[in-house]
Amino acid sequence: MALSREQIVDAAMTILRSYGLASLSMRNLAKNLGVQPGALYWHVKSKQDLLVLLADRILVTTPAGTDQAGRRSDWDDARQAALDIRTALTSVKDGAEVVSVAQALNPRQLAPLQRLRDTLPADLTLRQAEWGARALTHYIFGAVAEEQTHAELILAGVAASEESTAYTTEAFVFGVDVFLRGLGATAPGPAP
Amino acid sequence: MALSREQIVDAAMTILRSYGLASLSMRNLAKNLGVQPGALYWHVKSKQDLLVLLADRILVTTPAGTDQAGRRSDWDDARQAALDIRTALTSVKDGAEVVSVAQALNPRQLAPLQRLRDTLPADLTLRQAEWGARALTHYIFGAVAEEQTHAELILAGVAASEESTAYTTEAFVFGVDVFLRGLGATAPGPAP
DNA sequence: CAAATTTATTGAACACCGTTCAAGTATAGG
DNA sequence: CCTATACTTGAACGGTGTTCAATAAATTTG
Repeated sequence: MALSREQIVDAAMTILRSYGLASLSMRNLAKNLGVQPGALYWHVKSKQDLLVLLADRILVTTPAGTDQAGRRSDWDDARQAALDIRTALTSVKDGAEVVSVAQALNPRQLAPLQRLRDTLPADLTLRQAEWGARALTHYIFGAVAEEQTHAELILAGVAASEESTAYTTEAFVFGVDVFLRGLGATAPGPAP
Repeated sequence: MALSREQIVDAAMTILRSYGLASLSMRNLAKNLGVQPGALYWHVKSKQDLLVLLADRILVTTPAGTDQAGRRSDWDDARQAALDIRTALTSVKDGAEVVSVAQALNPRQLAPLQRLRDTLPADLTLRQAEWGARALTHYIFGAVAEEQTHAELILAGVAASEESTAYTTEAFVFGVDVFLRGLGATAPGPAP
């Protein structure tokens, strides 16, 4: 059967899950598909292109807007969105880095990030909600990327494990809560 | 005269400032020093090693602990520390990315980040200060990296410029303020 | 001063990487 | 069957970080 974009993304996802971003070369990917590297470029414009597709896949596992029947649950919804994004990122090795790179190179709006922004505005300016969502996004990506890199360094025996994963989750939600609390105490206009 | 580590870092810094991280290859660096690539490896363990040295250099331009004579100025000090770090990062092309990578691969405490943490504890738990500083660091790196990548994409004619740099500064301090405000409203123990 | 030793550099190679492209091979439509 | 489109190969281009024997320069020692 002929190769397809879906197949390529599937195989790339498998490599990512098993061996991480460092092992995801076009050559290795081609080998896994029993195909010459050049063949990939008929289905995919570039590796960056592929990374964007992977980023979508990774974030798609996030539960979409779960706000049912007008029930707009204030800040908890944003909190949950942040946790969902983290879960999605953590489900794939180097997930945070892949999404970060894709986001940086192709700065279009990824769906779950939009949701994050949409959960925010209670009494916030549009600009505040925008900036707030962006800031929170930066925190999430940075925190999860550090988690994952750290975990891989431990696996490689380079670093020692100090804190359990339970603590890293606690640290993560601490950061989210700090941020949301700060956003909640935002008066229109610069604070003192 | 014989080559030295300092010389290498200097030349690397020059390349970084002028052309960015993508142009900073060991081969190009060697060419700039009128030397064969292998020669670099007598003075520097690896490229990662070099990046760590560069990260130090970049952050060193930050004004060190300016707290004079016991005057411990609450949150403004942390705010200023964040702005100083941003200034340092912005002074070099891809500065945020270089520091991020160095920090991820060699997760020792970079001086200005320690300062950031030290400015925080007013009535915070040690763990809260630690986590808070880390979270704020993630935000700073993410935000500045996006600024810089975006700026380069515009320079390359790939993206259009929408907001002025004044706005990006405003957005940055907005994020910092949100975060510090949230940290200020932190009661000892998990929030509701 | 000369010999031995340490320090520093070269030149070449190794094993990769993303990407392109002419030339082929399938696969379908008329 | 034949042509036109869809796909794949094989090979190359121009890079990358890194290693290492051999060699040159500088420094210490006899």
